Amino acid sequence: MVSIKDLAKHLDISIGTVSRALNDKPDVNKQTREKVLQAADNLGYVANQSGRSLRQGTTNAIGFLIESGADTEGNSDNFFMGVIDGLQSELSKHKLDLLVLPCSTDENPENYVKRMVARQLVDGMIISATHTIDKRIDFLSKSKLPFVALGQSETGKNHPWIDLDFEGVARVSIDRFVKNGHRRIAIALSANELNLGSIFLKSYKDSLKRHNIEFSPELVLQANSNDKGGYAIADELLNLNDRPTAILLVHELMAHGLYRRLAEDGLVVGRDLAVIGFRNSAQARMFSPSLTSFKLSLRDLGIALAASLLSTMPAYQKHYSGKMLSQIWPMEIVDGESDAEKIPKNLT
Amino acid sequence: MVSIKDLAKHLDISIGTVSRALNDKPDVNKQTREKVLQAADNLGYVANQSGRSLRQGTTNAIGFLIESGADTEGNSDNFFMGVIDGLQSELSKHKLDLLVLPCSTDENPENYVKRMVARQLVDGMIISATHTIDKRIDFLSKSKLPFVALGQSETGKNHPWIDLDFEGVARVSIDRFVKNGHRRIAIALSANELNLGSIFLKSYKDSLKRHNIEFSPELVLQANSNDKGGYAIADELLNLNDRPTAILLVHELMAHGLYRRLAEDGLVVGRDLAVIGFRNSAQARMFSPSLTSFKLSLRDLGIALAASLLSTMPAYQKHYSGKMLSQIWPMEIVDGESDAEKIPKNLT
DNA sequence: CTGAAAGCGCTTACAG
DNA sequence: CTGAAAGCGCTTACAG
Repeated sequence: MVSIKDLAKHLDISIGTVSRALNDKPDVNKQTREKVLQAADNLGYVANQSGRSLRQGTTNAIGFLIESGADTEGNSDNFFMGVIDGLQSELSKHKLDLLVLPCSTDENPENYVKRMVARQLVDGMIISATHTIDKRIDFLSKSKLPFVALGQSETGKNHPWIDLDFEGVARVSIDRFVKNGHRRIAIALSANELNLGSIFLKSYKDSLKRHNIEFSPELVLQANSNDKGGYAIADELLNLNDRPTAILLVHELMAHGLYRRLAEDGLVVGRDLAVIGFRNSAQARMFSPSLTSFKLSLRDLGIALAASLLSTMPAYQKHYSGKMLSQIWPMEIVDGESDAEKIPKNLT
Repeated sequence: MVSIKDLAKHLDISIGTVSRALNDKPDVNKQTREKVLQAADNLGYVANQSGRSLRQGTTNAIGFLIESGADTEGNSDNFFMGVIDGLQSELSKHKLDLLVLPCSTDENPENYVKRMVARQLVDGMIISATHTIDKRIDFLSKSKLPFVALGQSETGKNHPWIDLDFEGVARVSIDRFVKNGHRRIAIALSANELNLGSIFLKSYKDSLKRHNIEFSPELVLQANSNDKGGYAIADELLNLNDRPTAILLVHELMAHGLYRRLAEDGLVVGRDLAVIGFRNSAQARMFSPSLTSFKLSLRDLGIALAASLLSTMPAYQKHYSGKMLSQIWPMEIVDGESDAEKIPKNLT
């Protein structure tokens, strides 16, 4: 690996001049700069990041913290690829690289964040899967490392965040159900402590109240955000004495198990039970009858996250207005057949 | 951020001793070590990675190169989460962190690799999505950075790699089709230069020959590995004069569009056209009629990739036999309904 | 416009 | 068992 010393020796100038030429500093002779750039290219020189980081205290990299692990398979993962694409497109404008940091399910997320911060391999972080009480946020706030959260949290309200519009999705869905004649509406939540669950539930309750529908705790079902969870939920739902005629899912993948369980009893989604899923993901688009759900641009979301983060970092904030630090990300309903019929037959 | 200097000053000993204590070096007084560990914990000290890297020439991190971008959404992405989980579980045994390095679709993959290598932020790399001719492999071989490829390539045969058993999948599928009475069998390939395509096609051809079936170029269909691609392929297939009765897909997501296009003509998968997909992914499991496909443990694949990489790295190879540098990863067929009927009706 | 030098935070021979 | 010092590869005031 060729170092700045090698390059300087090869050109017979000092490493200081080489460095200045390479980093576009003023006060470098044009011809000298040309020669340096040329030689760097020839010898394949690229500055060692460790040396640079140590000196500057900056890494030119941004970390994106995600949760990996078996649970996630087929779940939130394809969500991230789109977001990553958007993040990169914004970060690359500033020559920042994106490092995706997967926190294994074996590891405590707070410890993982601590380790990643201590390693000092990124200048800023994007965290995801925020919990209602999220120790990572406390830690990051204390550590002074710039960060933005994908997802809201009750913890530390002074940081930038962007969250999908769970409130709006629940509101629009319930309104739609009610408009189609439903009065007994269930909600399926994730069996975890992610903050989005409480927002979703609150909006559900508020919407019911608006329509003068009494809230029934038995209509709040909880399971994993996947096929199995959906199956379990359908099972539970079918065993209720007074069955709901509609259900709102916090995650579209639940629809799979739900469709399947209903089919086992010869029940048809849309006719016998109205269903609205969450995100109109690639997988959601595969359902038949098609699932009513909500779409968003993952790429734009990634761009917004990057912009939000950069606008808090002194070195970059000049490029950003800094006005939109936190925001609710809108989602647009996509009509499907899963809640098509206005007055569904009762489940029999 | 507390440095080793701070810690040493706080304990009133030299930084050398602190470093030795922290790094489990011999010849440190037991009590001294205790005190250092205690103080490090109290002050939240973790060694700065840049300082350590600069001195040691090692980063204690492994990079996993994947391709991000819009194309990938809902495609190969959920494949990676499982692999990442396995990688981490093996790497964490050696206190190595995993950095996922997403190469944006905007960027030339070779340039990206060069940049990541030059940055010197990882001690080894896992690359994926290998092309038949893959310049990244040449570059990595030259750069002396240890790496392992997920996928075979014609380029540089002396590196370790692990590849899914595309050959076996195609062979088993064709044998199965033939056993069920099919003679006119199509194959759907990806419209890219990934090496897996040529392996898949070769195995398809070889299998046909084994059964004395003549190869028809018109039965080799190409499209993107997604819903749309599958739709296009079905469309093309329906327009053939002498339609095939069976089709083998290189990617299971193609099945979605294929199912959809067939349904438009009132045709039923399994009855009117036998279909075998590729991986029995979470998404593949959602098809109805269920898709015959092949399963594998992504986690175990990740573990094997990590082991393969580490066994080439001097610092870690003592833990590995080094016998299984390269391997074909077996996949097991999962019976579905998509190729159930022995003699399908002809497409009408 | 350029060079010499300091110093970022570590680890590791080398003395003692 | 411990300390003092060198040096990894950079960038950046400071002189000239």
